Amino acid sequence: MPRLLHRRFFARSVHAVAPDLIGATLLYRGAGGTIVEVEAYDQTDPAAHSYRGRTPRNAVMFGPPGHAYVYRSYGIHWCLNLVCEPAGSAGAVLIRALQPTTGLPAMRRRRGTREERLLCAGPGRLCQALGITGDDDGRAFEPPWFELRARTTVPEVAVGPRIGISVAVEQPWRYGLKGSRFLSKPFAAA
DNA sequence: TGCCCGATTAACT
DNA sequence: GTTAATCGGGCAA
Repeated sequence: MPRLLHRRFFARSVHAVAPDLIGATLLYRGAGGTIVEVEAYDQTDPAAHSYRGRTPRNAVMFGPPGHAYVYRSYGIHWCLNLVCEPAGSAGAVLIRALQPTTGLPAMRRRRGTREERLLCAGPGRLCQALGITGDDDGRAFEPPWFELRARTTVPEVAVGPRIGISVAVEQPWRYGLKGSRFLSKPFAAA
């Protein structure tokens, strides 16, 4: 069984952690899969929620690394982030897509679809499939709620601009498993 | 207090 | 390709 990722893994720059998460396994209460898409946000980034300083919503981003920052998007969806870097630097990695491997029936039930490709393809879908909500904001990325296991081989990682933002759009801080069919959107061909 | 808009998704045309 | 759904955060007044 691959080792659990621990504090030392999270306590680095989001730009180091984000690509290293591709291929890792994320489980939440017995459901989840392989991480195939993430995006990095650091405090100096105008697209980051932490950019304008600490507020009640983003407070977890300013706390210790290795915790979940969960926020509501468009008043409808939940999005899951992993807080990184030394405490106070307010960086986080948005988990955007998984290749489902575990707990498929529960995920299908929560999503209301049998289509495996779309179960966890996108930050909102992923949280719906796993049952992640605002209650998980601030929760540690470790058992019993979360389980994050290291990858056992180094995958080919694709890089490109982030999705759905209106500032800093040129920064290539989206990372994905090259060729995966479980991405929220394909990466441009190299 | 009021207004605008978003780290999205699904259902349209 | 376009748009509604839906609501809290952030900023102007």
